[in-house]
Amino acid sequence: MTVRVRFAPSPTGYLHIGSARTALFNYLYARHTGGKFLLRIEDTDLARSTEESTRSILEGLKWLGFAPDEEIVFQSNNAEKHREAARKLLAEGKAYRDFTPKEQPTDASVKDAIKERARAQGSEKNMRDNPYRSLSTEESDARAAAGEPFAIRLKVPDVRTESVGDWASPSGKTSFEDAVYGLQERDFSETEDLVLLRSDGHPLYNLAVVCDDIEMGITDVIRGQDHLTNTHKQLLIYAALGVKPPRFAHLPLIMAPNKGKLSKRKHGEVVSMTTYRDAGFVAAAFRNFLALLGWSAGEEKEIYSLDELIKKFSLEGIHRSNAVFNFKENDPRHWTDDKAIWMNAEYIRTMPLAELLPLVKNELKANKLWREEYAPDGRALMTSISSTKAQEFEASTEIGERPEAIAIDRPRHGSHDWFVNTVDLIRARFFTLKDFSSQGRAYFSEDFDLDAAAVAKNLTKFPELREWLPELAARFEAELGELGAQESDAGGSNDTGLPLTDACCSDRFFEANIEAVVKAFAEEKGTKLGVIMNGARTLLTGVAVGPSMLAVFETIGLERTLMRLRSQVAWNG
RNA sequence: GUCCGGUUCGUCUAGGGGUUAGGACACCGCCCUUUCACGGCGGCAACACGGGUUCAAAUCCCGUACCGGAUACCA
Repeated sequence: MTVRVRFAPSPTGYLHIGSARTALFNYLYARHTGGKFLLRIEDTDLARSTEESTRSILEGLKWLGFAPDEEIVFQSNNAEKHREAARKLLAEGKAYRDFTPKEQPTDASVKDAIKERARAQGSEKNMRDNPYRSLSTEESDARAAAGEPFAIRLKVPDVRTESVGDWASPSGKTSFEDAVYGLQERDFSETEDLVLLRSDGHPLYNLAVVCDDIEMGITDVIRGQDHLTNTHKQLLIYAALGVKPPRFAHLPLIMAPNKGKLSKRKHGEVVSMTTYRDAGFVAAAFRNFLALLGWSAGEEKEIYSLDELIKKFSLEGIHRSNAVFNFKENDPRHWTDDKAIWMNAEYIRTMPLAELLPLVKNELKANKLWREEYAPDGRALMTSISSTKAQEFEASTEIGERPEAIAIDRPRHGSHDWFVNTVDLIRARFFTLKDFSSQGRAYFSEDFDLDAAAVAKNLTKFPELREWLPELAARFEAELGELGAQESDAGGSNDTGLPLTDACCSDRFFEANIEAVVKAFAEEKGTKLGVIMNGARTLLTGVAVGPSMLAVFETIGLERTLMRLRSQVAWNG
């Protein structure tokens, strides 16, 4: 039988990290087994469900890349079927009408109130002491006909006083083999006569879930461990309905750093999936992180592509103990789990450029930094001049051996190739996609801020730079400016075989030449190279960190380098 | 209270009778370097506790503690 699993969130908030992982595990299991991954929105609680929330959940799932294989099921659409099922059980004597007036909800936290009451009742509580349980069919019918409101409860067998119904196990307990937690057993006496239908006619969770899972042909239910006791109740409903239950796999929970509950209310944004999307996380990275929270392939490996996850995923690899989602509120450096941040950085600096580029494009677009010239222009979104080649060039040509001022073909500033090279250059120190528009802003715009700390550390500390840097600009202009442009002899191709549409500018403003000029300049001024380099870095990029300055000069380009070196803004603040 | 789970470095985890208890993140140090949050090398750091079983227990059994979940006419 083909596996059919479902992710069934209730739309009472955004998609949070625990649900996201449940969705992931369902998705992986479906793909691993060649089955179907379905989505059902459990919106039977009309008071709490919102459309906004449904939208948010769908958005989160979309971001993570979990598209359902069949149409989305909205549980509320099936209410009539649920009612029918309840009526059927009532007619068969497997359920009964409970005319007890509905309790008014307490003001205090519902959860606490329930806990309190449960504690007060202790172990004395008899789950079968409902007076309406044994009401005669005639009287029950009569009262109902008279318009008296009632809830419908499942008649869980009382093994002490009655023979077990034909729908329930004669052993006096419900039991199932959980794929994660092993054999689970529970005495009937521990399970109350649960309400199937509210007195206002609304079907309740356990009934709705069972009916829908049956209708959707669900073979494996993979859900949070907080449903463990629900499973026993649902088993009873399956039995009453005469349907063979699916297999179950319960997942350990994801806890807050204090090992307490990770709640939307207390922890807010940090548990919301859209937060990560908006914070510049790569979906693949976050998926990878999530997969390792409570699951392991049993090997010393951290980075898994989606295909690898699908291949290696198994329910046996899921843990029984809860995992802590580790983050420090009030610490911007550790605002979310360190490993998630690291994983994201790892993806950003190692993923194929072809996959990263569209993400960077979106980020730049969102910040009005994108220019159409960066687009691939009909060519594959690949580097025609890769950074690797640039490195090879660097490595193979000792500085001393190079001609005084050689010229090489480089992508024209602002072109697609330039964009690719630039992204590849700056991604090494980035953690999120946001960094491309914040720290990396100066590569894409003239309108960028100078980081105050960087200015203090690299500029104001050396007042001479106020004169020197414009002077360096003049030097660049004189030695690497005009001359090269005339020597251009851009050929028809480079050695990737692709037409050299962009790499036309063989001016001489590139690393080896720049280095010679800057070194000579520093020597002449009798200062350390670093003083010049870091001053220039701050003026050129606005920040104190980044790639090799030689590469930065070249990437920023001669024109903008001159402009920025001559800028006095840093000194006027 | 009752029922059900769980417990290996700070965190995610590997290991499930014999291991110097492994990896990753974080943290710290050193190196590289024109800066650095890149990279390289190294360090710190764990089997909850008590009993048993066994030649041998982190690993199996029992108990205790602690943590979590459930206990609703919520999902």
